[in-house]
Amino acid sequence: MADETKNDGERPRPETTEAWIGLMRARERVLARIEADFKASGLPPLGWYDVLWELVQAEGGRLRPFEIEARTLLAQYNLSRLIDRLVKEGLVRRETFDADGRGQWVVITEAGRAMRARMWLTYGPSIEAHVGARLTEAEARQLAGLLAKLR
Amino acid sequence: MADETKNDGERPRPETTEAWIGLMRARERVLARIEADFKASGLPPLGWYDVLWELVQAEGGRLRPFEIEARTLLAQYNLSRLIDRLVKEGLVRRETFDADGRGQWVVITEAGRAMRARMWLTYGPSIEAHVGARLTEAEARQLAGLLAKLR
DNA sequence: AACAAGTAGATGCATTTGCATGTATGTAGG
DNA sequence: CCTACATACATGCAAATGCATCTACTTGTT
Repeated sequence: MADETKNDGERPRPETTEAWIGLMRARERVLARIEADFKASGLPPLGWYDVLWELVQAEGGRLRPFEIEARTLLAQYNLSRLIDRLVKEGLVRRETFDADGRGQWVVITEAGRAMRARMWLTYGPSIEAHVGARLTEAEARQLAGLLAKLR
Repeated sequence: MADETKNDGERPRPETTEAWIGLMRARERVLARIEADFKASGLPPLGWYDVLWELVQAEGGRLRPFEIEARTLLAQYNLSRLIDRLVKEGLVRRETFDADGRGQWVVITEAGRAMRARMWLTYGPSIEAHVGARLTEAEARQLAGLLAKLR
């Protein structure tokens, strides 16, 4: 059943444009605030969190780079070098992946787990302060639902 | 009157976190698609559009850098160099601002106006395709409204 | 086996960003 | 007027990003 209020045409409707602009601006603003909190706490870049988190979630605390890539939407070449930085900081280590000579494991270290936990101490409250405090529970749920449609 | 469903506490509620993650991911995905369209059309970076648009909107087709900064959320040093690039491409020009020796005008050129229009030919349909087509009119309006709360 | 094509990941190079700081001008207080 | 501080914008340098390409390994075909 076609939804008559959708639009497959070429020119965007005003609501659509506003939603898009709003999306860009909102993420920009909130991100700036969260990053400010991170810097104030002397933490590494926010982007590190996502990788560490995916690794913590993963069974055995390890993932293949291409799996991290899919989960985080990072570009392959960016991830490759981000892993370099994480390795240099001792937060993850690379291990050989025997079943495929092209592959490797990225394994989170204890220091990595500790760092993720430490980052969450800032990140969590920051999310709450800059997002949660501005939305009711229902609104947050609704927002998440609408955003999910854009993937 | 306090809204009991809001949360000033430290730990983010799950809905809040989902909304934030969703915000990051959605903008990432949609942006990637739009930028792909831009590249396919041989257009300059998307970020240029915002500056050109603000200038078109502005009276006399000109603004002070700090005004552009406020409207676009660009960092001062980034804007300074973005203007350099636009000047080099002949899309804007700098003019002296007599009332304040520290200031300057950034004026859009005819080529700049033409480029903005040309970019919109891709940008508009791209927004519609990647945002509009996924939301009903009511949803888009709702989304815009919720995002507005995050500023 | 031999080879074409695909996939995982790394890397050289140019561009862009972030950060700190610099320069010039303006403004307010004594 | 002089000094102190604020504002507007630029810039040197290091780090991150995008892009194209490279290497190494794997898989499917003949």
